Amino acid sequence: MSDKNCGTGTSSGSGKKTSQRQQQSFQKKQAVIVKKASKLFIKKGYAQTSMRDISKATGINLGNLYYYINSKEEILCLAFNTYHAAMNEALEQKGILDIADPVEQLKAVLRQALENTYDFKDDILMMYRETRVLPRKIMKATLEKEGEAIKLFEDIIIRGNQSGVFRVHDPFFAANMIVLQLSLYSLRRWNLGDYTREEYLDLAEETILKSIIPETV
Amino acid sequence: MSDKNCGTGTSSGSGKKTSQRQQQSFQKKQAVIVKKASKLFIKKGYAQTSMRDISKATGINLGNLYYYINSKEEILCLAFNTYHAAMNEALEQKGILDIADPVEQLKAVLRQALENTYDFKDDILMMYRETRVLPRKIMKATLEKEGEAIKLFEDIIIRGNQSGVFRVHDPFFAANMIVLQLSLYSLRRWNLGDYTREEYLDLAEETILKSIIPETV
DNA sequence: GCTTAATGAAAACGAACGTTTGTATTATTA
DNA sequence: TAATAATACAAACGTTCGTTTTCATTAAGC
Repeated sequence: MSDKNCGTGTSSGSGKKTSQRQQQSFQKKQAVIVKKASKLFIKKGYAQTSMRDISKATGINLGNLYYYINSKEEILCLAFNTYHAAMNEALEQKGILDIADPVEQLKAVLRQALENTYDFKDDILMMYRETRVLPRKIMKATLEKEGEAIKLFEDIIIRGNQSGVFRVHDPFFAANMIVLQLSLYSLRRWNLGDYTREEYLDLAEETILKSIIPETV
Repeated sequence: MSDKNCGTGTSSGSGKKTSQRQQQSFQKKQAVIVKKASKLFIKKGYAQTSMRDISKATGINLGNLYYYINSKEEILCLAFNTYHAAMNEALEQKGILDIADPVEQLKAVLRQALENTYDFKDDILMMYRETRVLPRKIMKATLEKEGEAIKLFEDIIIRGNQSGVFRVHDPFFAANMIVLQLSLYSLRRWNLGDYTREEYLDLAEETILKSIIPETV
């Protein structure tokens, strides 16, 4: 399941006779590898992180690493799935996608997105930096996921325009801008470190909302 | 001059006895190397671009490349100087830094910055991606240059606040947001390709201004 | 004409890389 | 307990990397 969008084939561990307990422990170990490797990718960059680094960080023997993953690239792919999965799950679970009123929905989506982008700041920065490394196919899939997030905002803005509460010239453009703005903390943490999480969330929410609903704030 | 902030020592070509013509041709060739290498860095990434690639692209023999530059890293450093230099030159030459009225100055700086970020979209994207590769010292210097751009906007907003024409809660935060927004086209070109240059510039200017001067637009 | 700079081609360097292999060890199952 | 599958490990593979070196040639400056 975890390599549905990654890698080229099944890893050695997903043979037929494996019990459920074994599969679980296999996936758990794979997740550990991805998590630890992600931290290294974030700190040093993908190209500057060697499989030997990952071996040391996980405590798993270099050769044995390849029992759990097919390639270094696959680790990056698996790492890329973390963020959007968490975001979509949060939106669904909280029923934010079903809010009818455009203003309320915009505020709810925005708040959730800001919280997620803040908490995944490192992963997002890594995604900005390392997208190019992904194989073409997976890169496209990743950009498409981002495109869905943009479309979500675009649709809300269009609905707000229709009901007369927004007056945004170009909803598509505005949506693109918002999704970029969501990455503020990822891309400017070196300059924004003095704000607390809550300070940042409030300020960002206010700033972004003001460009869509100027009169309300 | 060109390696004032890069590399560790003087290259072979900048010895004492070299004539002015020789120095000029030396620097010209160095600039060609940096330019061609930049294109490769943009297309394939720094780590994925080998010195042999650069040799092929420039037509300069691999060993001979090291006559003009000290290291691969130095090429990246020199490439990083392109953008901010162009921006500062434009601001000075057009006298934008001397505009007294905050609204007029904001508009002028914004327009100039938008034009520059559009024209240097590839270089900026590369900077986002490859900053980490730079040696610590030069990375700091680069972030400081970005910090100056932020401060420029911050000061304008503060002046606008004082004269009562803006009402921005946190000028520092707003300035950071603006400078991020300037990178929209660099970071979202894959989604914004359908806009012409002028369409993009107008839309971006309007969107950014609206968050600072909501009532005017 | 002598010296020095510039250009070119080729080979070599040691280091580091991702990945594979063969073999050992441990756990599970029948 | 014997057989089988899952996991672990060390060593090695072949390649590529940034960089240096060597040698030969042409152009320019005093």
